[in-house]
Amino acid sequence: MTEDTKPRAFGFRPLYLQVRESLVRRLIDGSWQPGQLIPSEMELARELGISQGTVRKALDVMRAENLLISRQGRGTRVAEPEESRILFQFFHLVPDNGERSFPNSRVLHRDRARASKAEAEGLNTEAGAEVWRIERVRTLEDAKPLLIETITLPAARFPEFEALAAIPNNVYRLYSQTWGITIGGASEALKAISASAEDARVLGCAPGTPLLEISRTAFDLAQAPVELRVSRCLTEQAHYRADLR
Amino acid sequence: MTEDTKPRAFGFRPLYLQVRESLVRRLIDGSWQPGQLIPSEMELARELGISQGTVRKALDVMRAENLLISRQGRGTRVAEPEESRILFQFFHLVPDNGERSFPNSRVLHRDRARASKAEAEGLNTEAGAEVWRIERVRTLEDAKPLLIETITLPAARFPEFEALAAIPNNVYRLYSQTWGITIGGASEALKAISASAEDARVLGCAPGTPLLEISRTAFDLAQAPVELRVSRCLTEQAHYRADLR
DNA sequence: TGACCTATATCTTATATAAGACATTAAATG
DNA sequence: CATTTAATGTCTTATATAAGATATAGGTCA
Repeated sequence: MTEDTKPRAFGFRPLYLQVRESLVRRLIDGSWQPGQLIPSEMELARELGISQGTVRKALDVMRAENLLISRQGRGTRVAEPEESRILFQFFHLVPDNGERSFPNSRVLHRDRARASKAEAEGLNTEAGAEVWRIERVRTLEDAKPLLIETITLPAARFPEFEALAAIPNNVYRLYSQTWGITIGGASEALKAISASAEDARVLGCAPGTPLLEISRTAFDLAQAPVELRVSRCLTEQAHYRADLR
Repeated sequence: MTEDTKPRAFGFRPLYLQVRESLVRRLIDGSWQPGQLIPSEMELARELGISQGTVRKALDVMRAENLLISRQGRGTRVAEPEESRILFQFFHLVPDNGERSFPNSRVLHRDRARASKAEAEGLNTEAGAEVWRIERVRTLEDAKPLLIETITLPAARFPEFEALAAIPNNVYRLYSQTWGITIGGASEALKAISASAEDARVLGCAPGTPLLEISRTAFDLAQAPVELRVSRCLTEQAHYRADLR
């Protein structure tokens, strides 16, 4: 047996991880759309020329990454940026007493501008690149303002952004439906700061009130930064919840 | 075929999760100690009367939970509360520029007291139960104070605590080695507050400086609360890092 | 002889494939 | 509309191979 039947090269990763990568590409290039039912494990196995068990292992990883959702007897489908899941995954502010609920939003500004140095660095673009900036106030159930946040988007990746009539509450679903951009993860940096005069006016608190500043960089499925977001939050009746396991 | 050969009762969970639970119990009751090499997958499969693949699936889950560590050819051992892992898992404050490093500690007080109402609630004990309170200051590489924190422990679970000569930097390893208590997870609530006069004195900042307050409840492997910890952190040169995937 | 090296055997986990059992859904049937 | 049946998917078991880690036997050389 002189020939290599198995593709066992040198530093290669296991087959199931290669399969995962190949399947993630289908999500990135949009050939598999959110909500869509993907082929059964047997079909994928036949198509890729591997066993069903290996396909399963790749799907297991993708399920753990919240990219797929399987239900027994029903099939496996591409995860959608669904309200409650997004809420659970990305919105970590919860009222001190009571359940987590859906925040509402009111847009204050929407401007086209040139990226600051920090923004360009965070978005991995050139300094001075065009960006959109959205500033909005968010509230929980009660109408009392909870936070004020600034979202920065690279204009290059969001063409015809100006045509939007309104900016919905759940922008990640908007990114997905309008531009085919799926947010796959994010990195947040939290600091305590003092409310500026402007913050205080919008949030209805005293200037100098301690605020929780959340600086988020959100990434697409290819791990490229897509959105910057700085939120300044009142934490007198709410807190940022992190579970460490 | 009228008899049920398989134990397939009604709302039962999959076999591999039952196996996981049974193995976690060995960690809880101490029959498997941290650092110890556990039986091979084949041995466990024989002992439990199931296949090696199912044992593997249970171990997969436990590895993902940071309870076990496997290395090919070497075996599987119970995870130890090792410095860098604890740091990565539980200590989320990192310098704004630079690598995460090991914080140092200086103990200010160590007192026996009676639990406040909030403490009793958080620790799931009766109000007025005996607790230990440790207050300490932590610094990063530079000697500049980073945070001041208060740790509250239920005296009932930490007998002869008073005999301790010193309190080490890594208390979770202390809990494990001295009382056999393994911290398996924690829940943190973050708020922005103002530095009190006392905080300011210890941290070397102005009174009223915004601080990041981290209120942590740490749980043992049986999901019972074991430790309360409130940290008040300067975030001028550091931030709390959270990665959402 | 004693120290050291090396090839080999053996144990363990990691990866891959295959097949039967069980669960759920949806279509077909009366 | 209720029941049955078929299709699809997941769960569990079984088996085989690959590769890392370690112990051991045997040989070489100072």
